[in-house]
Amino acid sequence: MARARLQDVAEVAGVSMKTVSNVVRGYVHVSPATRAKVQRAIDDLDYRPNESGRSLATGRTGLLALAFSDISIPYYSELARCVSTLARDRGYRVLLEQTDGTLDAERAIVSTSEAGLVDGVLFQPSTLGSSEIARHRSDIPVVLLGEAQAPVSVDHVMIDNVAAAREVTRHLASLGARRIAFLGHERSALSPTSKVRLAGYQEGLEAEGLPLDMGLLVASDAVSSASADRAVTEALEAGLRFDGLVCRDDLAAIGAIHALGAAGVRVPDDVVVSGWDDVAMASFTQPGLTTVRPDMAALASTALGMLEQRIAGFDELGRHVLVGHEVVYRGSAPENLQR
Amino acid sequence: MARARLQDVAEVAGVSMKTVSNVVRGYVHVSPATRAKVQRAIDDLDYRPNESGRSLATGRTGLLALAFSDISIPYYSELARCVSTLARDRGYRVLLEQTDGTLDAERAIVSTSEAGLVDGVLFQPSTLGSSEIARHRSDIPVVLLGEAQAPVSVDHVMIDNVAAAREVTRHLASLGARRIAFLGHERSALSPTSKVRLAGYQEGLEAEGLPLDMGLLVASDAVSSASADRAVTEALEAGLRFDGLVCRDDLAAIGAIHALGAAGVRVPDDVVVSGWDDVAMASFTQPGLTTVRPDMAALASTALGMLEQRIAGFDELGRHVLVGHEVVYRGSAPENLQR
DNA sequence: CTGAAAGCGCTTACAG
DNA sequence: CTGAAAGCGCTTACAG
Repeated sequence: MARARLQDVAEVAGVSMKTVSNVVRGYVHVSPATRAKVQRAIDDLDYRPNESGRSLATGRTGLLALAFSDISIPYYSELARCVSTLARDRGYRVLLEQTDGTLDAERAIVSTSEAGLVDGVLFQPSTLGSSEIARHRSDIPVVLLGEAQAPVSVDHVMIDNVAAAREVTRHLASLGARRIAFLGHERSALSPTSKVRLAGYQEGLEAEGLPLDMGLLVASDAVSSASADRAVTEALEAGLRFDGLVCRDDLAAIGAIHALGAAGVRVPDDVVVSGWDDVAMASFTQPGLTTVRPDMAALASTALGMLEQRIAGFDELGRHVLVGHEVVYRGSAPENLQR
Repeated sequence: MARARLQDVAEVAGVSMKTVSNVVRGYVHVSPATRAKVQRAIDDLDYRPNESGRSLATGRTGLLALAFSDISIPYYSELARCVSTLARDRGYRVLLEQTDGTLDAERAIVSTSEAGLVDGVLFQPSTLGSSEIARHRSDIPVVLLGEAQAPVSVDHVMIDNVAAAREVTRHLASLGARRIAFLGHERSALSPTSKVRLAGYQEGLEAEGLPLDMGLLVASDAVSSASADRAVTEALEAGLRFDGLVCRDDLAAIGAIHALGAAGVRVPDDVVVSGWDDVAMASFTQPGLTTVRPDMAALASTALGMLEQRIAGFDELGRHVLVGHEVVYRGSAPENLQR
């Protein structure tokens, strides 16, 4: 049996399509008798409105794209959970777009080759520069997430990365660390995320009167615990010594703790370690991870709110919003430490 | 400036809409001269085909729903990464649907109130029973993933959970464990996943001549390391003693290792532990996790292949496919252990 | 190889 | 409160 259309319902109920449409969309000014009659026809025919027809008529799809490098990275999967839940509350569904952090895929996000698929885009770029983002198709609303430099024309939500990095760096220093390394940035072509966190790390060192030693910067091949593990192991084997370690993200910190343990270096006794993101696993390392926790709920809801305004037609300059963060203290760099 | 339509391009290029459509869709039989003329107009007008119009005309959206309880659970985020990547290769994009494992949300997945949004659904139920799934709207193709009992009418891909659970249980026994506990099933209303894995656990005990002791079944409040941690801690405090622990999933195992460590119980010396899923973090626990690794690539590609066939019109009985798995040995229950 | 026209299934002014 | 009709932007037989 072919799928019933709005028109079929109208015929069976003996009313116009407009009336059926009103009932389907829950429009209030329909007489109870008519409504009942229509509802009956809907049930009899097992009618479901066709979204494509509706989208074409309204110009809306109720879909939002959520774009970032890799959903299997815990920060992104936790973000996706948060965004998806909040989006649903606002009547939207979420389309997943993975870029793998490649330039081509990131370009495709901001210069989509088709229209009418999503109403708006939430995008956390990994590599795409501000100027290219600025040239994005202006006809589809975009809100940027994360550390990338954002063009003035585009909305942007992030936490104060420099401040947070300064904070954790100074905290490690306050625990007595004097040779504080940084772990997890790219070997070449620094991501915006690494840039701002390194900047805060440097400021933290300065504030504590510690010298910046480029030899203490330990790069990693990928955003993964395995790469970080390898990087730390190699650094230790090459003779690098440090008593503090600021990690670009929790995955790096998890890899680092593993590598340090394998090398017989004790955390926090020999090295204090901080992470970034406070992913679920940060409570389950041995010891637990001191880490920067972004206010993800605020981040997601702020971004969604701005995106909704853009979809509704708001067309002013980009708004650049900072949401909060806090440092969560666990065993890897306790709030107070007796050495 | 209003968005250009196919018709605008046709007018500018001085050809019919049909010809423009042919060019846009890459149809081969268009003369080079015409193609160039049309392409020029497309570029000049910055034309992008509208997906809603296309969907309405073709009856396809190129969208697949991926539905499961919670994207922040590592197994699901790794699955989403895999499915999303493979789907893209096949020309599909992925819509994320989280059910939180609730009955209502799971019902909504199989009895969608709208049509024409997605071409097909990949669905891993947490609680929905086979009979309700069988009554699903037959007009939208569904392929089931995971352990839920599937109706004969519906395609289904899973690994052999009973065999895998038997295998790890026997492995723990082979290492000398005699009181092998099970961790991570629901306190009430067992999920299908827990059921099959418990069944295999029981078979493994039998095969090893070990008694089934209901007291060794440690339930957890949620699929999370934190709940598992709590459950194990409480069990230990209540005096439960065991020398082997089969965990329903890696999250439970991660929580268990944490709890055992906190209680001064050594893994693997005092207790050998196995997990399930081989999530990325399984290599980074201390010690590393011996765990069941499903062949996720095979799972995803098999499911997508079957879904594509259904979308193309295949309408026979459901196919029920087992994909492979292997046990990955790490420190928590090494391949060979000298006690 | 290309054109003119119908149709996909909705919504929404415009009338009444 | 309800109807008749146009229109959203495509694709696709059907002709030529």
